Amino acid sequence: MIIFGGATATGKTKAGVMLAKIANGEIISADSMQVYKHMDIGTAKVKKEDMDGIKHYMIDIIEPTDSFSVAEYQKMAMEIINDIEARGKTPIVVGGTGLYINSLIYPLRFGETQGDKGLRDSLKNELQRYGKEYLYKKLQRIDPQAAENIHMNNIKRVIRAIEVKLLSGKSICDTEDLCREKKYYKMYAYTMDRAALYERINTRVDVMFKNGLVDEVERLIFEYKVTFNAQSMQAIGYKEFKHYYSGKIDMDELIELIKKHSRNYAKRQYTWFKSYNDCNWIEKYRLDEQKCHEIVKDYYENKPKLEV
RNA sequence: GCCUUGGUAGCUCAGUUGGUAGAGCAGAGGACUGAAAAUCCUCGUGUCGGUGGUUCGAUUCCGCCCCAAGGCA
Repeated sequence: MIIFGGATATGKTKAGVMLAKIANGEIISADSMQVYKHMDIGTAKVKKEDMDGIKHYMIDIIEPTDSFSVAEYQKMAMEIINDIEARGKTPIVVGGTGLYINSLIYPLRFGETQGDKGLRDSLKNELQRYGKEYLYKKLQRIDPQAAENIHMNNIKRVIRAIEVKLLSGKSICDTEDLCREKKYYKMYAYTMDRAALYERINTRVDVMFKNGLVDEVERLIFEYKVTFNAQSMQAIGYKEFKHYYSGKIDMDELIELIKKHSRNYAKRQYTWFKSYNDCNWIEKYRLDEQKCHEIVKDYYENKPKLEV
């Protein structure tokens, strides 16, 4: 597959479509929030008319009241990718959720220990009652190797590590060795000047509000009965409304907060993509048809001939 | 014109009973294996408004000046 990543507001969507047209490809989104229906404006989802006839997958696949996980993503997306290849087309993965991309690059890594809501809740309970030191000590006791790799304050990861150990008997670290198989891919990502990116993000958020973000959020809450506890409502551009509705912040502060969170997020995405040694960085506005042809050519020239 | 309260890191503010200062946010870097747009880690020298004085030593005390907010005329 060809992977096109990068930070938000960097122009991945357009790039993906351009690439897909030249590569005779279809697009698989790698975005943890665009999977949700009815969340279009705030997640900057591709519009029908911008798809330009290119098929897009992994968008609008679940209700905003549902929860979702990387493992499910991996399973569904891998099937789609294999199908696209079987039909002689080029799978093009476009998105900014690094973990989701990882799940495609290291195909075996997910799939053993499911998340267990009851266990998580009871661990959270212990956290509330006895504090994070207690939870962390518990992890140290049952899985010292994991404890070494996870910071005590990183509660979500501490809980997951305990969960994996308790449910499977294995360390969350063990899975790493099982999963060395790599799928063939070429990765690209946009870079651009940080200050310029932040400017783009700011104006994009303004545009979202002009395009009716407020209405979209209200529809989610009143029509689709989504609460702020929902996983989908962790999304930037949505979760901040909680503070607006409770009166803690006004509209201007809401907008500024969303901009800030988006900027912070973009920075984290950069960190993630920088950690891929095989990521090819493309200067923003440097991707044209010529370059797309080069990418596709390079992809097929290096692709292993023997595919199972 | 007088009185009061402020002027400390890009922003909001702590603090120093006189020994040149520290949090949050921003910003930068990093981690990440079934919640990931989540979660977490690391990084703080700035004429402490200006200027004179007291002092071994002042951002801290005193005088004057400048700026801001409020009050009284």
